[in-house]
Amino acid sequence: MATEYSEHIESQDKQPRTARGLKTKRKLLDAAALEFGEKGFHEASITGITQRAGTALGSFYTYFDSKDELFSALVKDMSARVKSHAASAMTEWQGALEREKLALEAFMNFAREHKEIYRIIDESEFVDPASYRLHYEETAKRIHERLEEGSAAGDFRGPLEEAHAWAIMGMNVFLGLRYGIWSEEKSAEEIAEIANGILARGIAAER
Amino acid sequence: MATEYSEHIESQDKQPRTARGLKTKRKLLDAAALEFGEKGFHEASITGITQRAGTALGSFYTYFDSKDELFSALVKDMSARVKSHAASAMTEWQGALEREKLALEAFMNFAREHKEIYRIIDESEFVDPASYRLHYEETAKRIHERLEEGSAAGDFRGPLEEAHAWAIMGMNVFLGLRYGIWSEEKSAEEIAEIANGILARGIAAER
DNA sequence: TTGAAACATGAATCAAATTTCAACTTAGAA
DNA sequence: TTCTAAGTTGAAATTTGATTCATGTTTCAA
Repeated sequence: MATEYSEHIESQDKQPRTARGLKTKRKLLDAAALEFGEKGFHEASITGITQRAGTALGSFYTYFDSKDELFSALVKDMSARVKSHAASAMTEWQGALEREKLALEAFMNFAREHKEIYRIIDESEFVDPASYRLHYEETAKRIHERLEEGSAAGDFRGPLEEAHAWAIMGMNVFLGLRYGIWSEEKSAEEIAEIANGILARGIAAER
Repeated sequence: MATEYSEHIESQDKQPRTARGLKTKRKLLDAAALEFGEKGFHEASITGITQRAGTALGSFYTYFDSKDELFSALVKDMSARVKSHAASAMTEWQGALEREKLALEAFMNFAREHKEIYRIIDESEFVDPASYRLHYEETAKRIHERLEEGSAAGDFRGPLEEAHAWAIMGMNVFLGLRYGIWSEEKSAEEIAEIANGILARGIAAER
């Protein structure tokens, strides 16, 4: 029973207790991000990860309970990174519309520089659905908050619902895939400008 | 050599030659759509598929070379189905804007009725990337054509680029996931109206 | 300096599917 | 009716990797 409980409170026993252990765990995490990003969850192997990390196969299990648990940890980490990167790009802005443009531009650049992160988060839809859902629900919530702020400031019309946030998020994600991951034929700024045009005035002809 | 060649021209040898064979292949295809849709590619098993289909395990290999090949065939089939469903929903429309609304509404309803199709196409990003890419590139192309028609008709402003099509597609896909697959708290019409509002006038405050 | 806890190692174990195959049954053309 | 190709069957062979574990090494507090 005691054992069962301690297992539930999530492997404190797996935390490194020395500088050496910390370093090894870090190496494994970095190697895993590469391996998963390159091959996807199922093609990736623990062997591949430990080889990249330069450790023995068994060392993996010193720090992680399973391949799934590692992936899950990674998704949460990546999700936080995307969030913080976007946040730090949205410090200087004049209006709510410009803020959205900066958000997309930051996301596009981030996707380009960290294609593996994009892939890991995307694949979590099938490997760790709860994390996937959490990632997008939280992202949508943040967008929605910005929209409401924009409405209050008189930059956006109101009321803007959660669905508006999801629409914008979808736009951003697909543009990130097409023009960030698949090809870089256009600059992030160019793409962000196009999306911003839709938010600013839609695509209907002038009345 | 001869063998190698005939393998390359894609398993003509696997085509059923009698009514019985056709029926069995159909059963396998339908069972596979269910199994993959419910469990995802990797959790799904050939055993599970043949059990659902009510055939012997070995029969699977009478019609398909491998699990991957089957999945691939399925993705192409589903992709075509989504396309044709959307097309048949866009027959009666007054203006280009309304046509887009109908397209989204049809997609949402289709996703709700065939959640397994949505999942299979989505998962193809990792199982059969080429098909995934093809599916979205073709979809974007069709949207782009509609946009250009709309511009020519004076309903839309111009020029509208490929990126505009990707933005709209992303919007639709994410709204489909959130309000079609994850929950049906709002009607497809309601969601389509919100998205259409963005296309019609953006989200900026009136000038 | 030393002993116990941490950490590292990789061969061996285990589990889970996919895929093969040889024997058997059915369909349908001649 | 008969004969052959097509189709069916499921146990067995294979494959593939995750996970375990007993043994050896390193760290670091006392």
